[in-house]
Amino acid sequence: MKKPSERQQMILSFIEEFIEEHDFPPTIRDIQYGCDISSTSVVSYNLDRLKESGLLNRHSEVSRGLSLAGQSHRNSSAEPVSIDTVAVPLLGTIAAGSPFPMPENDTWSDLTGQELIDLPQAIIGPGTGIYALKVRGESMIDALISDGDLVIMEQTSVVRNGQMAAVRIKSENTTTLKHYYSEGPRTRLEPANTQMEAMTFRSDDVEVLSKVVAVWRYLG
Amino acid sequence: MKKPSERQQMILSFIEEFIEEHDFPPTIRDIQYGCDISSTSVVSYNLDRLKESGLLNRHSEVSRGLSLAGQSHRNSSAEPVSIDTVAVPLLGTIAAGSPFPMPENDTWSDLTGQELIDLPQAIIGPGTGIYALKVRGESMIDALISDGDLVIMEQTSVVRNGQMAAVRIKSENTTTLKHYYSEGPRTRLEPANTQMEAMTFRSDDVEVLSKVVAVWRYLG
DNA sequence: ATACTTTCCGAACATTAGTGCGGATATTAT
DNA sequence: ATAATATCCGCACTAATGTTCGGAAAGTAT
Repeated sequence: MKKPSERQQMILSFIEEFIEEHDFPPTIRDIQYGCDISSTSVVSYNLDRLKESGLLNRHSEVSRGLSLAGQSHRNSSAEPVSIDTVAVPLLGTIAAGSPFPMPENDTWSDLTGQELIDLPQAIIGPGTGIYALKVRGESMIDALISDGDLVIMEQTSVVRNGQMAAVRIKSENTTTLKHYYSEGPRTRLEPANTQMEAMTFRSDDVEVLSKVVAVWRYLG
Repeated sequence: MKKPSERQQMILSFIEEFIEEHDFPPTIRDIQYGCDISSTSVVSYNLDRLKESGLLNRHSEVSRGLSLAGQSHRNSSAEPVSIDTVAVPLLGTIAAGSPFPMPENDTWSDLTGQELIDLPQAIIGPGTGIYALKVRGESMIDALISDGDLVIMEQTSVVRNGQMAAVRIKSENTTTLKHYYSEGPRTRLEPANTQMEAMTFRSDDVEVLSKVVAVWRYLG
């Protein structure tokens, strides 16, 4: 069995990620565009090679009739170690204009059933009231957070100067993620992106909802 | 949310078994014959009902564009006690103008002694040749990456369109992180920050060093 | 019963998506 | 170089597959 060519490896990983994202396999044309291949026949040709190599199952005349054969090539470079992890509930999404998702104060425990995300204790830190949000849209772009990012939040009403927090401007009824600077009667909110400008508000017009503990952006 | 009808339940379980057996979803006609339904339109109708109930994901005008909504995770019976993690070596820092750090090809093994970072296997994915870099300075600001961020890289020389990668412009001898789009003889490099403008280069002037797998920003 | 909603039927229709083929380019072996 | 093989390219063709629509049946509420 020959080693698959570079293009074939790219196709293979494209299929893998496509399935991961969509839960169904790609079409030949999906692969064509995704891997920047000039013709469907080239894709078909390489799929046949991959099938010969036993790396792929292909059913002819069946749309999306692909599945990965070498299913379990687990971790190859490192030994799996078990470490302490915390299960963080994914509470929802942030999007422009939408109310900011927060854990209900009545029952923090009924989060069971929500989707959970395992994160290593070490990188989360010791905080409590941790939850995660998925970002939708580019509304947080000035906080260097883009569509699809996962934001790890910690519920709190006080933050130190300079920390990034979800703050609500009462008078405008808007919520965004900004760096927070309390300056006596005024509060300055500064985007993470230094190319954007800061704004100041009356301190009693600003309400801190949660602080940002971490941002995770998975691109694959 | 109403309870699905008998026929809808049958369709749902058929889809489940079909995927179990084939690793890809059925067509409307597969369902039609499998559930002994007289018309494709009836299947389509009930699929819409199931989608409304939130039990099924359906993508219109996509063949086999079905997936079960209920199960978010593959493994159904595993206990979430300990998770697999990989130790990722922290190879160095990225800064403006500095040569891009890469693992030495001679000895991948002498990374011992380097600082290691434990990351969950699940969020890293199955890739090999993974390493991490710490960002210094704001040189990557247009890729939505700021000072102190941890960038998880995977060594590769080929990336697909749309992926973020570390690319080197040979003629300028510079290296940056950009979204990569191959367009035949030209290659377009697009910042993650949509407020910045894309640039195009001759394809043979662009060398792909690594692709960005993930970005981790810890703020605490 | 009457009206209203849900579900079903069939059959044509429109896209989507896999295949085939002649010939051009690479790549490798002799 | 020459030949042999592996890949790639467009493009047309066709099978696979989702959609639409008028109308019939079945089920529910008034």
